[in-house]
This record gives sequence, C-alpha cells and structure tokens, in this order.
Amino acid sequence: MDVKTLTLGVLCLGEASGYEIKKRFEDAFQHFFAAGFGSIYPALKKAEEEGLVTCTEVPQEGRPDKKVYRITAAGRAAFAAELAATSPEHKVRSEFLVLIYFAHLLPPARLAEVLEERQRGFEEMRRMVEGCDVECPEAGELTPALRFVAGYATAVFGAAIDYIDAHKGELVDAIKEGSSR
Amino acid sequence: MDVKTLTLGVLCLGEASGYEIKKRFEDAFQHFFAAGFGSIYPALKKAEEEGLVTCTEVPQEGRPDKKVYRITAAGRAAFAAELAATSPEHKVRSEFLVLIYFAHLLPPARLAEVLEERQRGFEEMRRMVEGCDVECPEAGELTPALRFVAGYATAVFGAAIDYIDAHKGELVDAIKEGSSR
DNA sequence: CAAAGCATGTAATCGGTTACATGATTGT
DNA sequence: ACAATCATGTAACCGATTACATGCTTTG
Repeated sequence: MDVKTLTLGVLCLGEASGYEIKKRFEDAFQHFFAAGFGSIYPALKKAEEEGLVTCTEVPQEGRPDKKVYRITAAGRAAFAAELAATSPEHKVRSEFLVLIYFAHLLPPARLAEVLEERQRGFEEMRRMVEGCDVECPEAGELTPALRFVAGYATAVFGAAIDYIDAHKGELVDAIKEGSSR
Repeated sequence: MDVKTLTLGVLCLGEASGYEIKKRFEDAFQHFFAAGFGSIYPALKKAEEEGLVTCTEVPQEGRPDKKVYRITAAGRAAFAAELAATSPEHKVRSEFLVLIYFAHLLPPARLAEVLEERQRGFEEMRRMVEGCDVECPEAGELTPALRFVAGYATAVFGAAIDYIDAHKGELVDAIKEGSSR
C-alpha cells in the first residue's frame, strides 16, 4: 500500500486540502504509516489525473490558494478494491533494536541515553494515541474500529515502555561490566 | 541506517558469505530489519570496494564459488562510528492497522480473516524469537543484549496477540451490525 | 523578534524490492 | 517428481525522503 491509496482513504472520510491530509497523517496514522508533503502532494496530483479525486481551488489571502480535494465514485471504488486486495502486513524498521543488538560496541553512557530516548518516544506516542480519544468528542463516540486501533497501540506501546523500564538498568550494568573488563 | 551498515554488523560477529548473511537477517533481524539478496549482494560489493571488508573465494562443487567475507579494521571502525551516530528510531508500516482503521469498508468475513491472519503472523514471530533462545545453546549463554532484544520482542508480540484475541470478536460484531444496517 | 503554523509545489537522490538468469544437490 | 536449499549476481523499477523555493500570519 502506498501513500496515494491512504490519501484516498483520508478523503473517504471527508474533503480536505493536501495540508490538512498531512495533519491527518500526523495525528491519526503517524504510528503506523508516516508520510510527508513530498509524497502527499504528488499523490494528490496523480489521483486527480486518474479521476479518483476532484479539486476546487479556494482563494486565500496572503497564502497560495487552498486546493480542496473531494473523492469521486471511481476513487471510492478504487480504494475499496485496494483494501480488499491488501494482505495485513506489519513491518518494523528499528534502528533502536539494532543499537541494542550491538550494545557492546556502544559507549555505556550512550546506551543509557538510547534506552531513555526511545522510552520517551514511545511514551509520547502513547499519549498521542490516548489523546485521540479526548480530542474528538464532538464527532460523537469513537467508532469501534478507531477504538480498536487506539487500544491496540496503547497496549503495544505500554508493553514496550514497561519492558524497557524493567530491564534497562540490568542491560546498562551488564554492558558497563563488559566494557571495563 | 541501511543494509550495508547492518551487513558490517553481521560480519563483526564472524566471517560469512552473502547467503549466510541473508540467513542471519532472517532468523535474527527479521522482526526489526528485513533485507533481501537484492540489497545484500550489492552492499557487500560496495563495502569491498571501500575496503571495509575483504573477500576470499572458496571453490564449491556444482555451485557458484562461495565468497566468504571478513570485516577489516576500517570496517569495524566505520560500523562503530555509524552506530555512535544513529538515533534510536523505530518505525512501523502496517497495512494491518490501515485495514482495521477502514474496517467499515471491508466485508465482515474478510475483516475476521485479516485479524486472524495477523494474529497468526505475530504468533509465528514470537515463536521464532523465543526459539532463538533454544537454538543457540552451543554458543554459551545468550548475551544480555540478545536477551534484551528477545525479551522485548516477546513482550511486544505478546501484547499484540493478547489485544487482538481479546477484542477481535467485539470488532467483527460491530462491523457486521454496521454493514447490515 | 523568532518560531510555529498555514499553504503549495518540484527535483534530485537514495535505497530497496522484484524479476530475471543459472544450476546442482538433497530431502519428501 | 517437486520443493527446498545452496549459491551468486544484475537491471529495471518504484516509492519515499530530502532539500529546495516562496511568503504571509499568528503566537509566544
């Protein structure tokens, strides 16, 4: 699945500009599907060429015109078809775990930093996911699907945080001993 | 961090051929850093050109010669420097969570399949990570770092599996109701 | 006064995946 | 017989990141 497809997904939920889609990616998908302007704008352009979305330019003062995109029937169908065909992959690319795997080649002080930095990162992620719950009470109750995703993320980040917290001291001590010997 | 760098890391642990490095990636890094032949072989070639590894061709019968790579002092230094400079990122790209997020656009039967498929995937991963413990008793005790990585993965996969198991019925039921209404 | 937010885009580059190309041996 | 394992590589392609380019408004 590429950025163009998920962009279609966002537009299924309502019209939006490229900038707004980027924000959606940040506060809803960030923890499982990141994307920057450099992939969103070209994706929107291509989707428009293919008739999957339409675009209305809204004049703005002191800014470039806002381009509001709306999904078409063809776009909706394309997104549904893509969803039906994608298998539930789940890939992780973790420099953090590489660093731990080769901890013996890291200065012990740096190792401790690495562990705390990642722990803070996970804590921030968890806060954000839980915040999602609180942020949108106006839209009525969270749908079951959204609750599932948020609950999943909370559980997984929680497990990661707890594990790091419970074992970091032990690891750092062992590496310190190893490097002084 | 790219494949070339992690390849250097593997060679820090002992000499190996491209094929053997690929196996290492599969049974040690798979859950946090995947790589295929198409990135490993060119990485090795480039590392050799840069003097980070040396290569000895070992004649084989009925197969292409085996090319055994060994890391050089420069290679070791380059790897250590790279490690010291990399920040502990941790990125997830999950088609699975996208599928759940848009569960309302999926046939309920497919949703149930998706949940079970991913659960099985995580269970397999967890088994593999735990197996790591059992597979290499000859190399003496697992180092603290290796234990940390295995323990982390076990905890996180466990949390994911438990969460899916506890909430999949609820989700599927809710989506079924939504689509019949 | 500086930083963050609003708003759009392009081009170069980079890294990785996939498919192709070859072929013997061993296990089911 | 067929699949898997051993063993190496290349080339085309694809998608994403990064840097560049511009510039006003709001908030701290």
